[in-house]
Amino acid sequence: MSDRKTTIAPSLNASPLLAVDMVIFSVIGGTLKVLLIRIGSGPYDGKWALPGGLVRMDESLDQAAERVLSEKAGVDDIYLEQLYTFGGVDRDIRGRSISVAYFALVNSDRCLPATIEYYSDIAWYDTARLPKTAFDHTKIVSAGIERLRSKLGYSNIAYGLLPKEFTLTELQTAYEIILGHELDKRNFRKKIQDIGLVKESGKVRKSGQSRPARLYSFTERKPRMVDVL
Amino acid sequence: MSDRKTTIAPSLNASPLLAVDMVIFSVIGGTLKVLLIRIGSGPYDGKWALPGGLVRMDESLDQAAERVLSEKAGVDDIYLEQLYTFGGVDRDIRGRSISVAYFALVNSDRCLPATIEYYSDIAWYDTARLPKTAFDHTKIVSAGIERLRSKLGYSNIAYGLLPKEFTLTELQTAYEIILGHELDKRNFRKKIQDIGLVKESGKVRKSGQSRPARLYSFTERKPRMVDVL
DNA sequence: CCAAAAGTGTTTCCAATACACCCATGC
DNA sequence: GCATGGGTGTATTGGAAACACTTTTGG
Repeated sequence: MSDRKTTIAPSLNASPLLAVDMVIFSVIGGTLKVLLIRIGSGPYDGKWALPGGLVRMDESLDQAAERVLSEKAGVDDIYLEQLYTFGGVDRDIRGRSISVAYFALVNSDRCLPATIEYYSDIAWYDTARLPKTAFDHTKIVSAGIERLRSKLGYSNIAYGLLPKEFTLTELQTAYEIILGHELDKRNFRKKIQDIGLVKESGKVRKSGQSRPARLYSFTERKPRMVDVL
Repeated sequence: MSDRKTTIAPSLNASPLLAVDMVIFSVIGGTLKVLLIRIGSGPYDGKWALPGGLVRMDESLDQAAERVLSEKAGVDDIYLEQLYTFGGVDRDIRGRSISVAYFALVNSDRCLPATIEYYSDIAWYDTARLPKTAFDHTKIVSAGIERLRSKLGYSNIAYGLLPKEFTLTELQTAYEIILGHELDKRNFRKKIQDIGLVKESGKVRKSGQSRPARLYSFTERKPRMVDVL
């Protein structure tokens, strides 16, 4: 979907166009952000949309998602999972199309500043203040937020949002921002450590005029089901 | 997918074929069963597959799912939700195709005996002993079972599997069959009633030489999130 | 009175919650 | 010595789990 250039010319035994759209989240500056691109032509000119693209005949859906992620957002090797498939008849006024939405998480570290500067029309938007989007992309983002919130509670996917090393306060803050409410510091740290989600790196980080914080890393950087909250 | 007759003739700006496939579950005779149809021609002749069909240009995915459910399985107005979209390159040797899998539940009551007799090549299969299936349908069924198991625990979708009125033992048995392990009778009944999942109908059912069982019905027959287990 | 399935309460235990103070550092 | 954020332990509570006997009916 989004800013593809292809025109739609249905053949006789027509099949809807098939696209992947990426909902890429990151926690930046104290809010949950999603990456949007501005469409540069056509009936949706000027509207914002999720990075997306048509699925090619020789690539799987997952491969298409990875390619689009790389081409449009400039990131590789990040957390990625299929979210939901949107197939309403009127979602694109240019013609029938289906969008397989994917859900991705990016480290607050490398939050693609390079890419952001290269395209003038790509930006991180606070999920609480989205601009007018093309298609049904606002709905897709909502589905992504819902998935993110619920998966935080029973999986270790938070590793996708944090850099290799981080403080427990940073981890807790990420949880709070996404869930939208505060958590008890002592209970949070106890639980996180009890279930072995993270391990100490041995290092510390000094930050201004306060006690240095211990740095941790995730014990496992592969998707895993765990009772976190 | 499955037994569609269409031949595949890719046009220039080709898009993969788009189908919906239905994973229809029912609890029958003490096991969890899934509805399969035998393919009658082509390279998959004789193999079993999920009921499915191509998505038309003028219907949404959900509408396509309902239509296929009605046409191929002869059921309407049953529990239905999107499951996952399968888009591997080699899933159909006849050509590129994408399948949006849907998940449906049928009352053990009206488990479509009419339909079953009309087509000689449609049957309920025990999910523990599936035949060789065409495409990646075995994988799709597995995804369905996983979804069913997890949703039983935090939603009221069990209403989709039971008739209007049922005994608590029947409800518990359905849970046990799907989960694959036994549950404690007292705890189960306590929980089910505490959370208000069911209400008494006032009637009882006599069954042989034992005490009659009270009949219950679901308080709500719409999908709802509840902590059941 | 026997067989067969329905129905019912209490105790135990663990995990979630609530809660307040000391620690290390920079200025 | 004070301001800043880091770090820790305990008591309470509520829900999950374990567990065995009585009731109603038909034959």
